[in-house]
Amino acid sequence: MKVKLPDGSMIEVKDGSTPEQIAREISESLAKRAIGAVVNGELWDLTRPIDTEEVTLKLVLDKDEDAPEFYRHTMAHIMAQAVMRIYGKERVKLGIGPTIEKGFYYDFDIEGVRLSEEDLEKIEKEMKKIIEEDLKIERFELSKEEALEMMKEANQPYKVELIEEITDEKVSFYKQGEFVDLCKGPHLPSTGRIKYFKLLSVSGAYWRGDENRPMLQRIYGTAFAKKIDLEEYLKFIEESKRRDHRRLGPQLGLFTLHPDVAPGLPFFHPKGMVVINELIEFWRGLHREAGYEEIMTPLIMHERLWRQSGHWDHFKENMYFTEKDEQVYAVKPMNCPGHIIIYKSMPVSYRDLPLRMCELGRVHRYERSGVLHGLFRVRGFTQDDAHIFCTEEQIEDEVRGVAQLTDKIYRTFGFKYHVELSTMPEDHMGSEETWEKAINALKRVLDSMDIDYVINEGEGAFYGPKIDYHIEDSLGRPWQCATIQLDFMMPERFDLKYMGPDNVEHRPVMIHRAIYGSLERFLGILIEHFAGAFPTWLAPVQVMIIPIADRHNEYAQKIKVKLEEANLRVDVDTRSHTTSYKVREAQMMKIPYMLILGDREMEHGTVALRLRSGKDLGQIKLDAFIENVKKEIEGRMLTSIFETEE
RNA sequence: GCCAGUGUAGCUCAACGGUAGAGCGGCUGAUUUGUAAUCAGCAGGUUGUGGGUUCGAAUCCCACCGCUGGCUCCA
Repeated sequence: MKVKLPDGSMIEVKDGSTPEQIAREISESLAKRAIGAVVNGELWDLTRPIDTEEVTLKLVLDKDEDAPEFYRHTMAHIMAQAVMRIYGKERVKLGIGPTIEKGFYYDFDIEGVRLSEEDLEKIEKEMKKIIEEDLKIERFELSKEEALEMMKEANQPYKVELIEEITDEKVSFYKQGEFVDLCKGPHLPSTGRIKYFKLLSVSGAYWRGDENRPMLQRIYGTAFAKKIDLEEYLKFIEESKRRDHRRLGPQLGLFTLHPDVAPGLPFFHPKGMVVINELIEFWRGLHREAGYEEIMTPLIMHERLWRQSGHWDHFKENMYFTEKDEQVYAVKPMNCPGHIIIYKSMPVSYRDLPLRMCELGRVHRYERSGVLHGLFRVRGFTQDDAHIFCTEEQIEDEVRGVAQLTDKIYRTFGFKYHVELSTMPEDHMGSEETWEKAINALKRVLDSMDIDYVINEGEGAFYGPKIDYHIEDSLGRPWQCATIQLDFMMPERFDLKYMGPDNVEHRPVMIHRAIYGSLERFLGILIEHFAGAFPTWLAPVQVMIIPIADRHNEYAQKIKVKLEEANLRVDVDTRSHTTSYKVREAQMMKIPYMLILGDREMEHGTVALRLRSGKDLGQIKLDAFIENVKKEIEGRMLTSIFETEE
């Protein structure tokens, strides 16, 4: 057989060779280092014979992109084997054990056993043993009937169910020592080829994600080829915990949660409101510039509006209701119907379009208690919502405008982002032609702006295609925030019209869009993104004045007044504590600037500047300080202006 | 909602069948301090709620409530 290698060269090997044998043809060391292969684009075990005449082959080494698929898959099997050894083959029924983005998991049904985190240690120990045993991993195939029989024999009902659903004639199995599992692979050649792993958590998970099926016990773990990568990942988990907004938020005096009186509804404290108001001010300025007009619509509106909008049929489960005068009112879960009411309350000419209405709309949606999570998943939140009513021809320009606005906003926070475009779903409204046109318009916008995007085929809303923005925070975690959705349905349902130049009524198109998404959630993301150390323009307290002794308090007050006149947010710490103590407190509150005032400063009429980073810049003139900080704030700079100066 | 874990002072945690404790924070006083914790004293709790077992329950059992992780990633 002929084998084409990644460098383009061809070699001839015996028919039915394995990747390992082929590798040996090239070099012995390569054969030793390889952990798997990609054969004609398919992940392939190192020891699995290739039965095609002509193949392209790429060997997979530790550091390759495809490597985790091999060693994490194997790790899942090692874990399953360990669990079976510990709890007994008869009691353990296996679910599935796939690899996931940063690791792997396996679902088990263990008769009479409830796993807890403490059991993980025990399982890890057994896994280490299995790795030491360096068991050979062998692949074999059975016919469906044979496979079914074997799994029935082994009393593995979940596997039986899986096999029944497989359409192929043959089913593959992997065997390592006494452990055999239905699996499509790929796997390492032996259990000794991967060492660095850690089991992370146990949790419940429904069989096949269906809440009507039995709940299995899932163990999550992770594995890496290199020790340092594992350590780094564990550090990442630690760092994520350290930045958790649910801890930082109350600590920094931003917000608190009170699930006993208002589950899923955060309380914002003065400092939190400062940040939110800065976000709003920034947002308002940009929207005014971009030709939006701000509106405000009621929080509760009559049932009949929601019936007309379709929410009654499609969203009722998530809505809150209230009744008075024998009339049912709904707390709004979305802002669009309110905006439509405003649109309909006036005659609209084509000259008025595009009409851009924005609202910081407070919406409420019932979420199941189990999914609530800090500020990320709440029951009441403020959307930076807007609806653009325009003609079909204007769609492209309007979407471009939103994309530019989004870019400007995300850039300010230092977020990288990627974009996804969702196209027509099976169940949709409107003609395919209209969809086609709309999707092409969206594509043209993204292309013209040089924005890369992935297409989610058939993932659009039933009323129109959409663009979703996923931002990436400082730890590389993705968050879906902005969304731009074209809507052909609502204008139809509400019979929206505008008068065209031809003196005939036409139907406008609606664009729903939000950029922060929700202010609450965005604040949560920012807290974690900055680890609570907001850039100065957002910082609740921008400057902390620290007089060294009581005799400096008066001078401190004078400085404070000057800073306030310059519109800075300032606090003075006049408590009877040591300077170190007060510095420490300011540091823990992540206040960008500390001005330390003692005899020397009073004498020279200066301030001693300490940065949040710990840098002590010594005495500087107050005016110079104010001027620079103001420049930093106006520019909404991400790092301190004093950090950049040498 | 479901599964598992968990709930002790404002916060972080100890006590694990025999009188509920520490550090931080708070308050009071002393100290007047030069860049991440000065010292002393005081206050603070129906151990999430309700029931049960027991001579005795924070501790064991049951129910409820809250919180945390997960319930999308398909052999």
